[in-house]
Order: sequence, then C-alpha cells, then structure tokens
Amino acid sequence: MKTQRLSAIRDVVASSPVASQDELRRKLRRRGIHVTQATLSRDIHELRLSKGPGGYVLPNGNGIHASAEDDGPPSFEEMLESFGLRVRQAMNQVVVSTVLGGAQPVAAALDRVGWPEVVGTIAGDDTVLVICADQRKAGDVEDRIRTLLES
Amino acid sequence: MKTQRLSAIRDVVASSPVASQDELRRKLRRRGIHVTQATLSRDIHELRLSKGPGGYVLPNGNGIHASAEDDGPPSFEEMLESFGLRVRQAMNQVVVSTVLGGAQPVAAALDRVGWPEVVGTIAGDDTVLVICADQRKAGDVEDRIRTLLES
DNA sequence: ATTTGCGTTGCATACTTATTCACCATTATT
DNA sequence: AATAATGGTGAATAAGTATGCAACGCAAAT
Repeated sequence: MKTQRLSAIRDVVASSPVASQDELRRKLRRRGIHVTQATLSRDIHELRLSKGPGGYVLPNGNGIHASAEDDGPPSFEEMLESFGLRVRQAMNQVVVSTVLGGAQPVAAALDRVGWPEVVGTIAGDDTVLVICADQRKAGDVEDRIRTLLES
Repeated sequence: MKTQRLSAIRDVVASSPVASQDELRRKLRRRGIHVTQATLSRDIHELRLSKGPGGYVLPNGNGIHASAEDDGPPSFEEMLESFGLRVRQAMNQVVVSTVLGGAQPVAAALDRVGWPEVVGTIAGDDTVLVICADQRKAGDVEDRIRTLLES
C-alpha cells in the first residue's frame, strides 16, 4: 500500500506542478489514495523530494537506489521502482515514461528479462518504446508493467 | 545593501548546511547582517533556492545564477519553427523530421504541451517518433503539426 | 519644496510542513 | 500462545515559511 502510494506521488509530482502537501493530498484522493498531510510529509522526506519556487521536484538525476551491495545487474523491477513513472499502451506498443535519464537503464533491464511478448525496445531520455507482436500482447505487457509500477 | 545580503546568503548556503530561515538569520547576524525571517523568505524566493532533506540548496548545483530571469522553456511552436522540417504519419505514429540535433528539443517541447493524443515521444538526432493511441489520433496530430510547420 | 512612484523592510498573521504521541497491525522472539 | 519489537498511520500541535499591510527612504517629476 505504501509503496504504491510513493509511486503515485512521484507520478503526480513528475507530471504536474504540486505547490503544497495539501494539494498533493487532493490529487492523490482523485486516484483513490486517501491519506493525511502528515503521512505525505513523511513520504516526501523518504522520497527525498525538494521544494523550490515551482513546487515539489524529484531529486536530481534521481538515484533512489543507493544500495551499497551490487548483486549483478539490477532487475527490471528495481529499475522501474527507481525510474518508472507511468505506462500507456498504443496499438501494439507500450510507452513507459521515466524520470529524465531513466529510459536507457529501464530499457536495458527490460531487454534482459526477455519477455517473449516483447519484440524490441527503443529508449530516449525519459521514454521507452516497447514494441510487441500485436495489440493483445501489448496489453499483457502493459498490465504487467503497471502492476510492477504500483507494487 | 540588499545585493550584498543576497550574496552573503549564497555564500552561507553554499558553505554550510542551513536547515531553516531562522538558522540562516542567525548565521547572517554573525556577519553583521541583521534582518528578519520575513525578508529572508523573500530573498530565498528571489534566489530561487530550494529546500530539500539536507536544507537549502542552490539552484544550479553550484549556483552562480543569482537572480537572472528565465523566459521559461520555449514553446513547441517556436521549436518547430526553428528545427522542424517535415511530418509524416505511419499507423498510430507520427514522424517529425528536424534539422540535425533538433529532435531532442522538439520532442521535449512536444512533451511539455501535453496533447492528450500523444502517448509518448522518442527522439534521435534528427527524427522524433510520436506515439499516439490509434491511427485516427495520429492523423489529428499530424495535421496539427503540419499546420504549425506551414504557418 | 512637495508630490509621486517604486523598492525594501518589519510586524503580525495566515498558511504550510514536521513531529510527537497514541494506536493498531504485523512480524519476530521466547 | 503470549510478548515484544517494528512499522505505518491519524490527530493534534509545534516549527517553519509566506504574505498583506503599513512605514520608510530615495529619486524623479511637478
């Protein structure tokens, strides 16, 4: 529940200006997430967001995973956790939006997991385009990624 | 007087962590600058400092930026005007060709305008791939971009 | 000299954010 | 099973920040 909320917070903050924790609370409520300002204060601290003239802002470059241990290449799930913002489907494609600079590592991780539905990926700076064989498979992939995003 | 104070603020913030405006006030007082928290609030806004988990932070990472005005990001229209060459549609995608090196800024500007038909964009050096939800919407987007291009 | 306009500031206060405390649920530990 | 430790939460409130307002100083215009 909490991780899902944290993910939603990053999403909201990345996609629209958020001037206060109370505004964030209202925006989350529209997504069915209902918490108090106190909790958001704690979440924001945990996500290491900072507040400037334009509202809340994601940490620079956004290295959320500062883990000391390195168990080989990071998993797709970890990558999504760190960089993923949202996912949308279009026809036989799936578009994953990420934090700026996050697209390449996310795409690389997705390539590594080797889902059979995925024909290939292309990554820009903050967008990964995932090509699937057909629309149905793209839907499956979108669902799976969304589940990971919200976990 | 004021500019001197702003300079001192940048200096203090750059050289030691500052957790609150009142702490900043005390540190400035040691330098012979005596102002109230209210004024510091205004100064901080003007300097565009932001406050994160570690206290106040300069805008540019190093912040020799002072209080220069920024016109905000250029519009999509301006970007197209500057870099756009031609636009073509393919299925649910729209391909915008640009001058070499123009794809990234054009894509960034297109992302910022936030057209709902656009699921995502990916940019190379001179080509922007715009993903739309379906073929029809791609047609709409192509028309709109073409209109801008030809205006 | 007086007026006018603008910029800066402090005070008081409204607004926003962080923290303390109590409570509850879940997960070890004995 | 009972107890303790851990972690998440809301309510209340403390701590911190922004702002309306009035006052002041200065410089240009009258």
